[in-house]
Amino acid sequence: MKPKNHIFNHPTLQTLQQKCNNLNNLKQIHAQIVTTGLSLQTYCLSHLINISSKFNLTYAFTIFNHIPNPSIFLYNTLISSLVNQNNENKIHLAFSLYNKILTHKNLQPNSFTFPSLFKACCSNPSWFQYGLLLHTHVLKFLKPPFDLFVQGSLLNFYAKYGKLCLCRYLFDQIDQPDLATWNIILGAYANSFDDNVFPLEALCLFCDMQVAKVTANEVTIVALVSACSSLGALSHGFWVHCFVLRNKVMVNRFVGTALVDMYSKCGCLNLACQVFDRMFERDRDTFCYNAMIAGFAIHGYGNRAVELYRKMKSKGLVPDDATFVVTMFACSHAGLVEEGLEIFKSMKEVHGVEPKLEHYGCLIDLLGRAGRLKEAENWLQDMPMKPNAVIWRSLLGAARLHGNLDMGEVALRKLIELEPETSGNYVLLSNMYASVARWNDVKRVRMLMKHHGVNKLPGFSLVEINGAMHEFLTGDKTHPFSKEIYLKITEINRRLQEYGHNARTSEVLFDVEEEDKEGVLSYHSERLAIAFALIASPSSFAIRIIKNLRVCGDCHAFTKLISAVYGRDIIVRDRNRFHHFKDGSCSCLDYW
DNA sequence: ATAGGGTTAG
Repeated sequence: MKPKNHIFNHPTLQTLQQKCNNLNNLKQIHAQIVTTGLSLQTYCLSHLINISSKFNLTYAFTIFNHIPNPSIFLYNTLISSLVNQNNENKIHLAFSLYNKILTHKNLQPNSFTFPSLFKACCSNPSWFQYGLLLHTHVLKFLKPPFDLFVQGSLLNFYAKYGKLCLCRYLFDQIDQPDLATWNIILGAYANSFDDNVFPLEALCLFCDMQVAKVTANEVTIVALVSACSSLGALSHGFWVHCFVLRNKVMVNRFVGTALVDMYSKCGCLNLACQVFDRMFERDRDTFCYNAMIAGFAIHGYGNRAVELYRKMKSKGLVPDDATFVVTMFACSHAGLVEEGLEIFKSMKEVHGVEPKLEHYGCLIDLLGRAGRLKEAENWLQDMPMKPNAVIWRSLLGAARLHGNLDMGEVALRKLIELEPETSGNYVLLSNMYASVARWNDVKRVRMLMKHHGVNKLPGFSLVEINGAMHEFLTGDKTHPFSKEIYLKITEINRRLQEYGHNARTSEVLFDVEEEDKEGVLSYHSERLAIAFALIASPSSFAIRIIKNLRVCGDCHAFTKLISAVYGRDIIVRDRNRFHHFKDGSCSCLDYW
């Protein structure tokens, strides 16, 4: 039998390789490899490139460049270590290596090549186009079924750029998603803040995950907790916290920070503090302190926020952009003007951090709220970048608060320039005129609104939906806190208006084709349509959903369940067919 | 034999 020329079979190399962490060691190993003739072997060099790329990339490249025909393994090794350096130039290099693979006549990218490249595409929007291109290459070079790493990195790529429907479509095609894949899709839904329905879907998906018997880990929990946080769903968040305790999930820095954030945003400062205090000291990093300081800030405890900010610095933690934002936010809402000013000045003088737009925003808000309007205006004029709408709005707010009409008018003019369609801007000024009984001016502002074609949308409040709602959305009948679930009614109103909700006949026309802007359909559109309809017209007899295209996935089970739980008839028109759901069963009628 | 995807704050 032929002896294997395995690097681990070579005693000297083995020992050297294990403790190799500097250039000298590396050179020794390299020399050994050359003298023993092992340098003709891809396997051995791959190891060497892998080791050296971790602390000396130049050396790794030198080795690589001396290899006459590097194998795809070597390319993959180098590409992944370049991507993991997290640096624009390195990513450029990674893509040029990828180009070399493509132009090489004997090489083809494989399933190990794509995951790191998709990861690279997430780091900067300018790489988005490359990601799309890579997707076409996946289809060109790989044979389905694609492996979970490729699919996962693809999902993550689309999720990062907000292509949620597409993401779901791809997810639904994955045969047996593993833990990381579930975590990607959960995280994608949990972090879609522009639509409250998506975090809710994350909770639904978690149930599907449990049905699939995939065991949750810390990453899963973080996604769930942040979903609850953006929903304002305290009881669900608490349930997740209980899940953590019951299932012995680690409260690591990520989980801890997510819990602190969730409890803060859901109005439970007490619990936020408890979680924070019980975390391991080593886990309390800058992120974690930021979340806790933000918690104090939201609840109006300016002094406690500043105190914690000082404590954080005394622990040797380095404040970042967000630290300054949340601490100054706390100061401005608690009237701690001097403290806030001091922190702003210390950014540059003590921490060597150049204030960004949002920091100027905090500063102007701080001074404005305290009535120091002239100073606020001066800062606004002197700031090194162009003030955005947020800053002008905070000046407008301050002007209104302190009755400075002239400044309010200036700010409004700027605001209308920047965002002519936001009704709130007009309303602020109109209210300001109204407060000093300048009714002609009030009229003028209203006319201006009309002129710009702006309508005031109705205000919103939180709606409580009962436990059954939760139950059929999540399939979780054992949920101890299924009494309440919150959704913003604005969103529902907006959609209902868009889709022609008719209060008298209690029908909801929900055009699925319109809903999926990606051109890919997923069944959650229909689930959501039904949920909207129920929330919006709790006493209606029937719900009618109209779909123009076939929907992927099985909605029927879900719809049957709703018809049973709510005792309602649901009629779904699917192109040329009617589905009639009643008492948990479905009958289908062709309608021509 | 060697290379690959997922987690936190405003």
